This record gives sequence, C-alpha cells and structure tokens, in this order.
Amino acid sequence: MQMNIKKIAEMAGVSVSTVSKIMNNYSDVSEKTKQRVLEIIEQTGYTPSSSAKTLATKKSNLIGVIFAGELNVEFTHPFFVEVLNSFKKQMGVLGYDLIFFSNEKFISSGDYFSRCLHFHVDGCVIISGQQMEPAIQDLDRSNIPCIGVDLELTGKKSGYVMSDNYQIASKVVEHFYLLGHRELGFIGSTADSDISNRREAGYVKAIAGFGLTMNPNWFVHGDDFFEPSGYAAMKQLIQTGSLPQAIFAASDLLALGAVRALKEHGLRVPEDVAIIGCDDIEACQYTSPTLTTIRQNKERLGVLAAHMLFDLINNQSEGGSFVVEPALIIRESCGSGLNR
Amino acid sequence: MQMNIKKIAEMAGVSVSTVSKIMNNYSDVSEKTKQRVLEIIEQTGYTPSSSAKTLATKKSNLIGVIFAGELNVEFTHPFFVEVLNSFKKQMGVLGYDLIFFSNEKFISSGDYFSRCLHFHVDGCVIISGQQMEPAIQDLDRSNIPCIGVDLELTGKKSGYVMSDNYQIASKVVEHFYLLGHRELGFIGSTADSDISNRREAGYVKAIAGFGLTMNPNWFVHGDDFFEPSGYAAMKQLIQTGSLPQAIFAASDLLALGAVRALKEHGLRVPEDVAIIGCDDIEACQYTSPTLTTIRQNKERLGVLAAHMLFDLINNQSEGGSFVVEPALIIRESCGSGLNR
DNA sequence: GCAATAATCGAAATCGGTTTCGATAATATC
DNA sequence: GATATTATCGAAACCGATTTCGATTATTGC
Repeated sequence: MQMNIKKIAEMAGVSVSTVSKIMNNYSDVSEKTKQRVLEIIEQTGYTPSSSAKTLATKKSNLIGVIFAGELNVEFTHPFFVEVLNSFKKQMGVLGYDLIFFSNEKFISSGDYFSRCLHFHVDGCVIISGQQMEPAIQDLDRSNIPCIGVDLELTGKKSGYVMSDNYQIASKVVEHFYLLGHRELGFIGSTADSDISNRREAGYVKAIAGFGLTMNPNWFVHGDDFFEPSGYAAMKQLIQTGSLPQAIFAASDLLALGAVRALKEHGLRVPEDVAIIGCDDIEACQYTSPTLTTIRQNKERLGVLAAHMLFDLINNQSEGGSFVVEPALIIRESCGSGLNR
Repeated sequence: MQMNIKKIAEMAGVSVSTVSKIMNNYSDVSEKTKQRVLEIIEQTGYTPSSSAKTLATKKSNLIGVIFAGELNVEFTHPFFVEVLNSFKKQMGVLGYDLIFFSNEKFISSGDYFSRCLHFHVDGCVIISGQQMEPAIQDLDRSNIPCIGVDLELTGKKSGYVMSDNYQIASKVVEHFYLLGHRELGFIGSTADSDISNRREAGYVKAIAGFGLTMNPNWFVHGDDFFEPSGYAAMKQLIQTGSLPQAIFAASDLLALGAVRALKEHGLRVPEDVAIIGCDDIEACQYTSPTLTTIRQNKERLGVLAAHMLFDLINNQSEGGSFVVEPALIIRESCGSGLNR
C-alpha cells in the first residue's frame, strides 16, 4: 500500500509535522520518538513524494540537461556523452538527479526556459557546439543557474567549461613543427560551429607563433564533424593538386575521413601526409594507422561542470569559466613520435 | 515575475478552476473567456508547475531510465546509447520527458523502486545486459510499468525488447558455413552476462543445426565486452596451439581485441582466421580489416520499447516482449562476402 | 517548591494545481 | 410566459509535503 506522511504520523501516534521534521533532521524532536518513527518508516518503505516536497520548498534536486543545436547527435555524440557521464556521476554525488527534456510538444518550440520553470529544476547544463540559439539566450539571461559545455554562457547565474582550444591547436602545431613539417593544412566543420572556429583560430595563431606562414588553400571545411565530411574535404584538397605536409582535423572523424580519401588516392599516412585528429574517440585506437590526436579531459570537464553548477545553485559562486588542458596522444598517423 | 494559476485567474477575472479547465481542454468553458485567458497566458509566459500537477493528478509524464548492472558503462555504452537515443525521441513524441536516477544517496543502495515512487514516474525503462539484480526484481514485480532492454522482465506490468540472439548466431554460422568454414570458435564475456550467454547458446544451437560439431576448446571468455578482454581471450586461444577457421565474438570490441592479438602473432584476418563481431559499432568501419558484424536494429528497439511502455502505462497492453531481427553486415574480416 | 528556561510537539497555513458538484445564466420547448 | 434543459462558471476539498509559531511539558536554578 502506498504510504504518505499522514499515515506514518498516525501509525507512530505523532503529528505530520513531527514526521517531516524527522525526515529533514530538525533538532526539536526527541531521540525516542525519532527512533520510533524511523522504524515505522523503515518497515513500511515510505518514500516522500518529490512533487509535494518540490511544491513546498521550491527545490527539486533536479538538474535539466539540454542538448542544443543539432538534434541528431544527443546521446550518440562520442565526446559530449563522456562529459555527460562524468557530469552525471558527480552530480549524483552532490545529491541531484538528471532530467532530460524530450517532450516534443514543448521541445520542438525550443522553449527550454519554460521547461526549466515547469520542472522547477535547480539548475541546468547546456551541451552544444553550435552558436547560441535565442532559446538558450533566454536561459542564460534568467536566474536559473546554467553551465555550458563548449558553450560560452555569460549570464549572471551562468558559467561554462571547455577545453583550451588555443592550447589544443598549439600542441598540434608544436608536434608538427618538431617533426619537421612546415606546410600545415586544416580540415574544419561549418562556419557556424563555434568549436571548429575556435580551433581554427587557435591553429592560425599557433602557426604564426611558430614563425610559419599559413596557406589558405590548405584550409578546407566540411558540412559537419562526421567522417564523410572529412572524406569530402580531403578530396577537395587533393583535387587542387597541392597538398600540405601535415593536416589538423577539428575532429577525429573528420581525420578518419581524410585518411580514407588519401588512401583511396594512393597516398600514405603518415609518409605522404601526417594527420592529427581531435577528441580521442575510441575508434582512434583501432584504425589503420592508429590516429594521433588531442584528447580532451572529458572526465574533468564533467566534474568541473558539476561543481560549478553546484556552487552557482548554492550562491557560492558568481559564475565564470573553467578551461581545461588538453593532451597530445601520439599514435601512428604522424609517424614516429617523440614523446611530448 | 513568476506566474501561477491564481494570478492568471485574477488577471482574467475568472476563477482558478476555469483557468485549469482551459489548460486541460475541458468543454464547459465558453469560447470567449477561453480566448481571453489564453491571451493572458501567452502574454505572461505562464507555465504550470509540474510538481503541483503531479501532486494533484498522480501522473508525472516522466519516464525513469535505469542503467542496471555495470555502473561504468551508462552513457558511454555504444549499443545502449543508441537504443536510448531512439527511445528518448519516440517517448518525446508521445509526450514524455526522461529522468535519470543519479543521486548517489539513493542509487548506491540500488533502491530504484523507491526512486520511482518518489518521482511518481509513469513508467520506466531498464537497460542492462546483466542478470537481474534483486532491486530490479522489486520493480519488475511492482505495478509500475517497466520495459527491459536486453533484460527479460516478466512482471504483470512489464515487458521487454531485445534482438533475436538465436537469429544473430544463426546468421553468423550460416555466413561462415557458406564461406566454407567448418571449425568455429567463440569469444564471449563472463558467465553472468545474459547477452553473452544467449548468443553463445544460439551459436551452439546453430552449429548443430548446420550439422557441424562444436569444439569446446575453441570457446573462450573474457571479463567483459571490451577490447582488452577480446585480446586476452584470443591470446589464450592462440596458446592452446589449435585455432578454429572462424570466430564469432559476442561484441565488436571483443572482435577487435581478437584481431589485434592475431595480428600480433603474425596471423592474418581473414586469410588465417575469419572474424565476425556483434553490434556494429561505429569503429567497425574504420578498422583494418573493417569488421564484418551483426547489426542490431537499435532504432527499432528504442521505438518499440517506447510504444510498449506507452501502452502499458495506458493499460492498453498486458506486457510481453518484442524480438527484433538482426542484420549481417558484410565487410572485410571474413573475406569476400557473398551478399546474404 | 516555584519561577524561569529549554525541550518537545502539533495546529494550521501554504505551495500550485485538479476535480467534483452545485449555482446561476442562457436557451429551448410547448 | 412558465418550465425544462443546457451551457458556463466558481467554491471548496484535496494531493503530500514544509514551516512557523504557539502550547505544553520537562528541566533547571535558587
């Protein structure tokens, strides 16, 4: 039989308020009655209703998770999903559960803000590599605590985490440089991808930083971050007749697509062209050649996002951002790697 | 300013009940007042509180998502995550949002049932390849509608979806058979993995069905479904000195691990040993050789799970199960494939 | 032993909705 | 025009918790 606080109170011969106080660790209840009530709660398996509690306290202990931008990725995105995994675990330790807005009736209109109010979420995390949609801006400007993952949220109750994209690019260029490559190319995603743009900007800057000159003809772009786009972009590059010695791709899948195109044209990786990807997805270890790449610290990103959100919720922070350091993972696609 | 139904009622000069009726499409309210109220709702951006609604109606429009078993997978599991993606989308179309239990305070004790009551979920989906834990049994036996993914739930308000593991195995054996292989091996996960066991059982049965004899020495097992386990299992097999002509691995990663071990010992795939994996994860396309595998219809599994759950929630079904057909995806790891 | 203080408990208002049922107004029937 | 019927609306109870504040009881000080 489904329990509620009233039944527990009756069974224990106390008032409803006393039971509530016991559940919430109030001090003005004697140890004796506390034990008696606790025992009954144990026996009956009573669990308080979250809706009643949220209604009364205006706290839900729920974190909203929003995948903004390209709807077709979500759970299947290899990078975000790992950040999310770590975020979920850490948020769980902090005492929260996660809610994913999927109800098409509301999500299709993109009104995430209303949904957050509807569910009384204590905060939310927004995962996106795209530029900010208006719907997300509403959230950012609201006083619902928000953390962006790879999304620069700047509202008064907002913050964000991302990898240091300049450092990513800089590590790539350094590695290429030390291997003797001076002619560097780039394969990115579309112009509306913040991530791709930041990586490209960092790359350009790093190239200049190493005293090299960049050749715009070696910079090409696909339609997204997936393998076929990398393949198409590489083909395009090959057809120009002029190839760089080394190419940095804004994602591992773009890199793998590029490798496929090169192989198809009888070119060898890394002998003819060296390639570095980005993200270190699982497949990198199993491809041929295995893919040298930049690994983002996904676990750390998730943990940081969780803690920042927690602090924001508890007014112990004014928001801001955390940028985490990436790591170069040397495999075969650049040739014999020196180790750093 | 945060709105509520009372303020809306005052602004429109009607009673709270009238506003509620309008929000819920009752018929006993005139078109004129309806329009007036709707306009105010639109202007103020009023969104009803889910907790108040849930409290009053005992319906939350929330589906609980539970990852049972190995806690280290969750969002990063390549197969489940795709099923989940499809499930989420379909559940969204049916008007539901998803909640993930992560609060360690409760999840560590495994009491999913309490959590479901706590949140008043209308139903839940349980994702697992392990044998049933007691905590899941409580849920299965309860009258909370439950759907298992790769988990045989048999309660009166339960159901499940899974791929036809016998058919999976049967397609593998048929393919091997037509390629001329008669000596068949198997690499599985641990003995407490339902999935691995079902695939192995199906495999054994199919071997017999094709009039072949099975050799237990060619059946080995790893500690999980991941790559290193496949590598270790294959090494173990190699050390026995006797190798089968073809091997079916219970997961793609196990298969890839086996490939690595074979290569390391100077053996070629598929020339020396043919390999078929299972799941068709993304990496299969990028490895060398590319991996022939069995693809499960993840999208269909997710959609079916959603619809079954919906029917269970609305008492339009007595539960039961759906088994979906797998497909053989021919790539390079078995040699020139005839097309079916 | 009595007043002052502290410990313990409960009544009742509140959170924001839903739903029943009765009241009133509008319309139809003859 | 009186009555029956239907359309429209609102009062109030309810869902299951929290929290304030006052009442009662127990303890302490002297």
